[in-house]
Amino acid sequence: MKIKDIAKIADVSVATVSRVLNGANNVSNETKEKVLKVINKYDYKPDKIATSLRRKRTGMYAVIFSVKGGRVLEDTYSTKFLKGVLNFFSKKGLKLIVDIHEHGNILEYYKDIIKSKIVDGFILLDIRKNDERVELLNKENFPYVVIGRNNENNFVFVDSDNVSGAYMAIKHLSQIKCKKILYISGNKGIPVSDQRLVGVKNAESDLKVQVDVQYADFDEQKTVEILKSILKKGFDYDGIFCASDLMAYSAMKFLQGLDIKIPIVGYDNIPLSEFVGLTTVDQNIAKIGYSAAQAVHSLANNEDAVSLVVPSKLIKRKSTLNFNF
DNA sequence: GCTCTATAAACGCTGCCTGT
DNA sequence: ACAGGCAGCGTTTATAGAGC
Repeated sequence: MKIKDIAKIADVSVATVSRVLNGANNVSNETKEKVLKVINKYDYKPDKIATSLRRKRTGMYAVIFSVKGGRVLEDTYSTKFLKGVLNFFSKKGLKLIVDIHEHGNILEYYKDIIKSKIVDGFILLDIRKNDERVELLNKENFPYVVIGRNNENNFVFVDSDNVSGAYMAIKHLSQIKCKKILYISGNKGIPVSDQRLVGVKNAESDLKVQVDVQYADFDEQKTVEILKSILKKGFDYDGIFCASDLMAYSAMKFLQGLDIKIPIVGYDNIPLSEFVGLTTVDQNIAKIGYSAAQAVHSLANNEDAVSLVVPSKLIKRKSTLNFNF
């Protein structure tokens, strides 16, 4: 069953059926009803391939995860994010391609997708400084939205407010009378870490607390190693802030094993943090995903899209309660 | 007859143009 | 304002024609 058949049965032109299908306003209610009746009777669905051919758009978008030795799609950050993205796309009848780039040249991989036109746009994850994907997509004038920011920001982005998120964490520790705080950061030099460090530093000077920074690359084992080496020299911190919940959890377990009681704040609000009672910063990942999907869809349809910073929220739990020294 | 190349038609749909 | 006609989207497949 195709549009031509519907037109014939409904006794209208093919163009009229197309107008009805696409909700054009220049069709009389009478004609619209007549056409819809036939469409419903035969359960007609427009051919997506033909529509794409004509519109030069597929209604599909892509999110590409990269494998860089770490975990991919095994964390709740990814699933919460994808849920937000899909929430928007499914509402609009659009489709999402989720892929993992593992081998070969990343630019060739993106070029291939751009040239073959299988998607209308990208949502970029793990943005780097001077990211080569950005350069390529700008050159090709291909629609995309970035999750996060970098040193250039010559693109539309949706980012979590890492600066205020980190600030809130330190502020909370300061409010429970911590004076000397250990901040265990993620990878040095990547945008997320830079932004959180800004928040930490702002809080440090505003709130008159001391914060020492160590880098553990978002790695649980490295977090423990750092604690071990500090303990050797004498541990005099009265609060710990970690750049992820997993890091915070491993720090918590390790110090508990040594019978050291100290307030700890994590980041991300993964389900584990609720389970173990970890105070943490919630980034509202689902909203970030939803907004990014909305923005890339606008761009693909030649509409404007504005960048957005989504506020974070501190979730207080028992890892920082009852510590009023 | 066979192989190779050039051209046309086909796929289903939508947007522009035209007519009432 | 409403509705019909038709080009054209990009690629594959069919057909015609040329050369051997």
